Amino acid sequence: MISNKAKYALRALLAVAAQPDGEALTSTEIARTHSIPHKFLEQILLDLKKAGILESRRGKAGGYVMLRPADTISFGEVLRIFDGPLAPLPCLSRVAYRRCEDCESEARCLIRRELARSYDASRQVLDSRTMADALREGQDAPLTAPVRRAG
Amino acid sequence: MISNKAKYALRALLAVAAQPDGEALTSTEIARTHSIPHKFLEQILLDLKKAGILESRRGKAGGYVMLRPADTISFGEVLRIFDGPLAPLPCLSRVAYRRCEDCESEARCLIRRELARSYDASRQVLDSRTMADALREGQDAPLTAPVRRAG
DNA sequence: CTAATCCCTATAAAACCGATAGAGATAATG
DNA sequence: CATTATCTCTATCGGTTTTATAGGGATTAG
Repeated sequence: MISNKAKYALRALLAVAAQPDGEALTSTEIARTHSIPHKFLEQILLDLKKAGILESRRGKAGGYVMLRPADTISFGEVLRIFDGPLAPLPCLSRVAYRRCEDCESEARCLIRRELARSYDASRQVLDSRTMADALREGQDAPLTAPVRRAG
Repeated sequence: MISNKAKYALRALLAVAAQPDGEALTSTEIARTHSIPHKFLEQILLDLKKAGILESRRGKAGGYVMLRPADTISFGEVLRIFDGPLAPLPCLSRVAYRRCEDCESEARCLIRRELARSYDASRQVLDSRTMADALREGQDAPLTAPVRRAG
């Protein structure tokens, strides 16, 4: 399960990305429309700014805008910021590799070998699908009927 | 990341499954050969027994043996026992479905839609690969060289 | 009877999660 | 300049989860 924090972050990010042109969106507005605790959201937006994903304008008429285009920000990147490595084992993470202290041989570890298969599969999705992809698909999807993809 | 508990459980389970015939393996022996805290391991083995995966024999010359054959026990099943649902969102779990309290429409939730893709990919691996698969592949793998698959 | 084993429950330190709080910095507006 | 709306930063806090450790009780072989 992903954390609430990560879920809030994705919601907020999609909201900012969906904004027309370079119009800023305030934390208050996001919190209100998406049912996110305001002060908690502020921390999250700050993290997204520190990560170089959002840009902020202070003072009255301030708010948040995208710093990088939405089609360069993957779900995987956002999840890593808030929930840490996506890998099921530390020894499978490329970004945050750590050896399992009690492991004798990574090459012979059966658990590592199997979990690597699963990780490969999910990572390929999470690191390739972007905020822009999600928004685009959201537009031409049915509004009330259950989701149904071509094919 | 999976928990230590789940990792220990998988190690222990693979050890018991690798045992010849119906020979029992004691918790003490597993703890020693796999560097798992003994009393912690006892709790884990008990959970595996309650889950109907292992069978135990008490008293002197006791130990643990498989209750179900190794090719019927998937990695997904074990991970669910110790770490809970594999789904990234409660609303994506089939076994433990829960609605996101603050979600307006599951069908229109962009986060849900994207995470479902990732979850589908990893679940297919975790629920199909069994302890027996892992052991079988472990046998014909190279002993010292890095892992390398055909193709 | 003894020793080895599984079985069960209680306890606890540390980390993590999900916020809440308050004050400071900045900028637009009149 | 004063006001107000916003972002910025740090601290705190209650609850839960994780990762064990501890101590004994039940069972069985020999």
